[in-house]
Amino acid sequence: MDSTQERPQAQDLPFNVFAKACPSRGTLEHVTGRWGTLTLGALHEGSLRFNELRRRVDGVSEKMLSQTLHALERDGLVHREAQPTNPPRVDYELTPLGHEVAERLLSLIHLLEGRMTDVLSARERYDTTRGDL
Amino acid sequence: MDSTQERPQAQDLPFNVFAKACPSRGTLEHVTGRWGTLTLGALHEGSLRFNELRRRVDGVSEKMLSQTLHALERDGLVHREAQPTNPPRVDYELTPLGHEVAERLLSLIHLLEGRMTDVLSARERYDTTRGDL
DNA sequence: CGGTATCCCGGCCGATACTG
DNA sequence: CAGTATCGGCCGGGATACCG
Repeated sequence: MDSTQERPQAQDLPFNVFAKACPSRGTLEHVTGRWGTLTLGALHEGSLRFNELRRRVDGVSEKMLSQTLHALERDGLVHREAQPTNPPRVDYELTPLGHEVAERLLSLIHLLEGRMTDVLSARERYDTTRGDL
Repeated sequence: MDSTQERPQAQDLPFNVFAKACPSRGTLEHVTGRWGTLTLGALHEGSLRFNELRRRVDGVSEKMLSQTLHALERDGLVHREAQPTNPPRVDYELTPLGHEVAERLLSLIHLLEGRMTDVLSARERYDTTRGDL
């Protein structure tokens, strides 16, 4: 409210993602990371097994999927449920917080998918007007 | 379910971010990239000059900010307005599409900032239960 | 099936110096 | 002020092999 406030856009929350040292920035990067976004988006429909997820997120390697899932599980966005059967079966599903995050991510994804023609034509304009410098 | 259906969650849009080759994935990565998210978030309040932006997005280097701005401008999310004065003055502002994107990003950011205590305690639980392996 | 371990390369990214 | 140029380190991330 008063002029001592440094960040007009922030509420009085203790966490500020624009500050380099804030832990929220790390979590934001897990969530918006290359594979984090797609993994959370894929899990929004329901729980999936490791290899189902791998097929769904086209192009992800075992290593990166595993790594991404660990980070998201650690942050409390994904729940891992392993059944000690043989062959093993492990299901991944979103936690309630994970769902809230995924909703916002999907909102962004759908917006972009729906506006890609605009993006593509913007690129073309940019490339042609800059190409002849 | 049946083999003709590849993506249950997608509408019949031509762009599918889950497919490796889809150009929408590239744009998603510009937007959700390490600096893309913060840059768009910072510009949501209003137009900013290069160095204002740099101060606002704590930790970004000149190089990365410049690079990020170019990518976002090319995708039609940011508009660059240069005045040929001396000293030079350049203002960056969001396009209408950029605003729509930034809104969704800020929704995500605010959610995370507000729930970081949950995230932090989830991490602690994860680390302690896994630490004694 | 559901992962982990290891190797290793490209490019992300920061630091520094320079230009208009 | 608003960038570009260049160098170099570090690490994201793919390939492969292996384990329970």
